[in-house]
Amino acid sequence: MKKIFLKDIAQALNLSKTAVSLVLNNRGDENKISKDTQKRILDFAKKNNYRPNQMARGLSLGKSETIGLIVPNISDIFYARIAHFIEIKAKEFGYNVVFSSSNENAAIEKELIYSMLNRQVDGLIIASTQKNEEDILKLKEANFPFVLIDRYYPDIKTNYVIVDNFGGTKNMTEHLLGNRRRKIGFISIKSQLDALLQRRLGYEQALTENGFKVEPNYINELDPFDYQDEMKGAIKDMVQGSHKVDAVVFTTHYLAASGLRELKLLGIEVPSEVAIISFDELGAFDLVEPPITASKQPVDAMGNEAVEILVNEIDKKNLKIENERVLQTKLLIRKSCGV
Amino acid sequence: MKKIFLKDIAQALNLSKTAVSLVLNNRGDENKISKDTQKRILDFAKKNNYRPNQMARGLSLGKSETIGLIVPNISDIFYARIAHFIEIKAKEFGYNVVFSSSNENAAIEKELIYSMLNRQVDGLIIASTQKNEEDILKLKEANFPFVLIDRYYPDIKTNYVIVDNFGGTKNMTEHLLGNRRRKIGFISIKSQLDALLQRRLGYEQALTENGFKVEPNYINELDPFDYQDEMKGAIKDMVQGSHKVDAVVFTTHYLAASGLRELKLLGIEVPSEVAIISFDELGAFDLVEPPITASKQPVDAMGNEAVEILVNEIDKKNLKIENERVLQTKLLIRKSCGV
DNA sequence: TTAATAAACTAAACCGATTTAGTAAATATA
DNA sequence: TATATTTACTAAATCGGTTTAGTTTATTAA
Repeated sequence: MKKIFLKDIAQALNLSKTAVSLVLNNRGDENKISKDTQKRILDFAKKNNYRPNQMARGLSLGKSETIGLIVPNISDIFYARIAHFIEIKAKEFGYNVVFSSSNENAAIEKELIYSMLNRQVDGLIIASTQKNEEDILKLKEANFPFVLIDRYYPDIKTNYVIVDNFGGTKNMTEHLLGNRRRKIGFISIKSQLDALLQRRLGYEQALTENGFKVEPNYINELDPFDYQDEMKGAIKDMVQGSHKVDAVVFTTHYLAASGLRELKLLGIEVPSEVAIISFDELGAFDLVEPPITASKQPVDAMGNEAVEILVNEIDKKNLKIENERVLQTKLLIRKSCGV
Repeated sequence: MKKIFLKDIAQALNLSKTAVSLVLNNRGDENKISKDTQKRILDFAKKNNYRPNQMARGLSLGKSETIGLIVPNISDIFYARIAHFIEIKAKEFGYNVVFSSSNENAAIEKELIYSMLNRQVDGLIIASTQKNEEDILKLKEANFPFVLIDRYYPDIKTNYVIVDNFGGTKNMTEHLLGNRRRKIGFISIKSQLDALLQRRLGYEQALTENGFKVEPNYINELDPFDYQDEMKGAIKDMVQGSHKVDAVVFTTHYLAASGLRELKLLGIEVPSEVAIISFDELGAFDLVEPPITASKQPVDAMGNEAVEILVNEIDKKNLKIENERVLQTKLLIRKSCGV
């Protein structure tokens, strides 16, 4: 079975490429191709398993029916799950997905954006490093359809789907306060990400709103590429040092996992000695000992809504309605904060 | 900054598209374009941020510098991690990656294969449903470059990178035997996947080789889409029922997680009442209580080697050397099998 | 001095689709 | 009966690159 082209169909049926193309694109009726001819074309195409060359089609149409997805790291279960939902939703609308990881590197992200544009993706979904204002602005100015997810640029008006980082962390902190914890530590990642800033602000707001002081010694922001090593010191210092916190808020799932690992190594009991709580969760947080209370992010909704907004944008590039969605996290109460 | 095309460069510099194209593809020297002209072209292209339309390029060249990746489910951390390593390695060779999930459905897999071919991917990496012999054979007959990962077709000679499922599980079972477990259960997924068959055979071989009988009642294969529900009965039956196994081999990470969840619900102590061991592991298996002993798959090597084989295949379609790699798993001994 | 060769290019075809601007024949209208 | 309209198509341009087969001018060899 050899590959068959539009031209082959046209020749075999003694028709023009035009007629064949129109019919195969479901535009036979509006172009007055007779029912009989339409049937002949459709039958022949099906029998010979015709499939258009998408490169040729894309070149001609200036579109590719492909969505580009840029995430920091596809092997992070959080982004992998988002990718999954994006893929499903995209398929519903007839789009394929090309993905790439930026590794939190702005230069790579820049490169990926342009590489994807060259590949004629019809739109982009970006979980940005948030160090790339320049190119995001260019996309916006060029009126190119895109949606930011997970991270957004507070100073640029764009489509985005993020979660309520502030509210989620405030909620988590209040949960700890409600469980009579009074010296609450905060372990995060050193970063300019607004998401992480908001998580800190949420933590601080919960404290002050409830009449407690924010104690800078209770806050520790670790190096994003060296957090595993730094965690040991952070935990020791906070829990065993002079501070003696009785709870720790972790701002990501991998920090919580890493933190718990250290706590176990040091033989510190959770939650009796110290309670822990995590923003976002891994698949097995319910199996861990103790099961970790976590604020779960709605990855399904994030993926779905991002695609919906994007496809909408692609379809009617004229109507510029910025869609700014802030989704709520959900606190899953388990045992790591006491009963 | 408006988009600039090859034609624009040619016109601006009073040259032909040919000259510009050759120079930009690093073939100026071999085509005797003067150094001076080359410099002018390169400078102009850089200054104006020229980037070729990959659709046009792909159409012309018949290739896309893109690798297609088909996995059962990108949100499974196992495949997500493989995808990550594939992406990195592919980039090293200048390839992008398009991925899609088949959801273990042969019809979807078929559709994805052809959809990717239409998009002119230069090669495919497939973690197949293994229910699609027909299309894999067609790819092979068409001499199209592809590599199977994780799952392969025992009856078709192809490139593949898989792990030693038999040996890995045999090893796991022997570990349990070494820890004085004598009634070893086996919980797997009902499936035609050779990988799962091999895991069962490895388990059985370990038993018989060591003088124990294979007890069919100790083996339970659950429905792949309903394993969570069925797990409850399986565990109850095996551990609390008349069989009273003292250990369970789980053939996937999600089965192990699910099984442990049930054990905890039933208040069954691990490893004192029953030991558990898992083929493949989740990120947090070391944090779970008890930490789960698991046979770790070399996802990095699997991704890397798949890309290397594939790129090699793409580069010299003539030399047909089938690469059949069987990688070894590594047993990470933790506490779920006793000390 | 002239033919052969090399250097430095270019025109036009091509990849495989879509689309614009027609056309010939059949039918309807005046 | 002559003109207008409709039906059912088609030829050729186009998308933006790559590539084949030359061409012109300068240089070298005989």
